[in-house]
Amino acid sequence: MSNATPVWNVMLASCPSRTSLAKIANKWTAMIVISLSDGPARFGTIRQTVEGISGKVLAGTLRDLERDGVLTRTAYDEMPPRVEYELTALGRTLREPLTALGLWAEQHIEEVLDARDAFDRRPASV
Amino acid sequence: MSNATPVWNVMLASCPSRTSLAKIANKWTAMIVISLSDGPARFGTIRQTVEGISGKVLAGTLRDLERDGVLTRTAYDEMPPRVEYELTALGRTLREPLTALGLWAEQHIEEVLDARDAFDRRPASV
DNA sequence: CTGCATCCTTAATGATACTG
DNA sequence: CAGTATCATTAAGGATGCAG
Repeated sequence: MSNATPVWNVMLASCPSRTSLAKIANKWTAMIVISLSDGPARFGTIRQTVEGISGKVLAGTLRDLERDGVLTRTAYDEMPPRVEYELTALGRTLREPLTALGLWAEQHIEEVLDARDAFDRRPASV
Repeated sequence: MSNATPVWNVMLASCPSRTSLAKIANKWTAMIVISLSDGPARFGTIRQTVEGISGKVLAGTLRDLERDGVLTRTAYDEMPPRVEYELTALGRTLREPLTALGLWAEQHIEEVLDARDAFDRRPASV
């Protein structure tokens, strides 16, 4: 037969799964998914939670994630506008690994800072 | 006393843990850590495994990861040179979440492609 | 409030050449 | 082989203004 499942492999430069990995292995995506872990949230709320993200980047990232089926966008026809974002079933499968990365960064930052310090302190070449 | 543990929070723009998250939530870091999951590997081997990565980017990313204590670099004084990279205990704690991201990309790429297709197919605004 | 469009700045990546 | 240095290119990000 010729309808075998393609072998997706992120290590292959041209494999679509690599592009997909590039999108989820990203700081903004991680923080946005984490911020939606507790339930749906509005654009402005996410923007406040993910401190420092610009409106342009947030809008673009949310759009990409919506396009990839990671979250849904619900716009209510009100004035002023209200838009809510919510993780899909697919997006919820990203919570665990991405939350783990966020926790890793927080829980191991002191080790990292120490390692960085030791690295910068060592002689250039003896 | 004033030696309380600081409250690290990746959501804060100026928190060092955010910079740390930015480094690990990155496609190159993910692929490199995955490629080192089975044990130490040489520069050239990693470069072959992570197809498409340039020597410059690989060298730079490896250096950053070494500096942060995620992996060790061992240069053997031979000719031609031989250098081996290996995950540290700290780096091994990254295997699980980063491998999970790689697997997610491969296992859900069809769902993602379908979602993308549906998104692009929908009417612009009615 | 949301979010797109535009312009501008900076960071990331690529290609190539070269050295221990 | 494993880098580093340089140059050229591209992508990401930030600031602002405006529209629905």
